Amino acid sequence: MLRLSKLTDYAVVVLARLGAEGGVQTAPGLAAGTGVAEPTVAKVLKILAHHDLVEGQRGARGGYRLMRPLRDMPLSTVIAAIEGPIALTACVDNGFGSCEAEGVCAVRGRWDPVNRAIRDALAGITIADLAGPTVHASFSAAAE
Amino acid sequence: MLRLSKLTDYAVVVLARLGAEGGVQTAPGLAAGTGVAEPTVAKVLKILAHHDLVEGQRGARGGYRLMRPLRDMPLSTVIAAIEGPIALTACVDNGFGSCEAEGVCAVRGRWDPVNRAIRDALAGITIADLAGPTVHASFSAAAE
DNA sequence: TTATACCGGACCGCTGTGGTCCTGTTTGCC
DNA sequence: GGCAAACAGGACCACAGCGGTCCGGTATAA
Ligand code: FES
Ligand code: FES
Repeated sequence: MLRLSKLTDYAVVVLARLGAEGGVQTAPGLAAGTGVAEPTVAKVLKILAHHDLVEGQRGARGGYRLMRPLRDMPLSTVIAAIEGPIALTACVDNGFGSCEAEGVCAVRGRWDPVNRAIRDALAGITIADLAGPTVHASFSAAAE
Repeated sequence: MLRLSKLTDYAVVVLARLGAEGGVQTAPGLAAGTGVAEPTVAKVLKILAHHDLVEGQRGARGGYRLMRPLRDMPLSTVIAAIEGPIALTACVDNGFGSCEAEGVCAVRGRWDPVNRAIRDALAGITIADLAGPTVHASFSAAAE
């Protein structure tokens, strides 16, 4: 089905919400705002923080803050953050020795253009595009 | 990782081989030619036959035959055959009621352009492209 | 000092996938 | 007419990955 993980979907939702609200938002707050279970939201945020898409501020009155406006955040980045590198095949881009049939394999390495095509398609769409006109707040609008 | 199933990979390999050899090939023969385990090849072929990409001929001297030249077989078709419809999100294209958060969800239905982009990218590449110059035989070359 | 909220990880049930196998059924050939 | 080859259509199981939850630790503001 070529489906990407639910976590990624949640990530987009959370990011969209974060962008719409602006400023610093707490995980429980975002959970309430998006309707996603709170532990899950926390997990997503943690992952995103790891990849410098959001920044966590600890302590009371803490929360998460976007590190980039949503329009500068291509979808591919988010996917890569949560799902890992974008590569369609098991016999990955330049990884040799992964498949035992690579000697006789006719399509050895030929997946690269496909990967590239997908990656480009994903890089051309920002979270702002996904969030759509819902983003009426804060610095995203100010930047416009 | 946005990875597609190994079966799909095998399908492409088998199809490439089938196109390279031309005519009717048996599953064991293709297994030997590709280096993929024979039961797996059989499984793949059966699925492909179900979707009218190849045609199975039963009985002794039977085998499988391509129903279309590889250059008329976009990658999206093969993927769709093996993995099912191409849709990235859990909250699928027009499927409502699947997600409990769809009321508050900010990106409700916004994945469609992404899906479309992916689908287009995948439709623009044929198996012949993946098989590359290896396709030197039969009617694929004759069509050229 | 205390409450809040992030941080880092461990943990488990479930689904889907990869892979094998077995029982028909069809068809060509001896 | 009988036999072997090869497809058809399942059932079947082991495994990995994912979704989702929870807990102990730490930083920080009131
Ligand atoms: S299938 Fe593994 S190298 Fe081609
Ligand atoms: S996450 Fe399910 S409707 Fe948006």
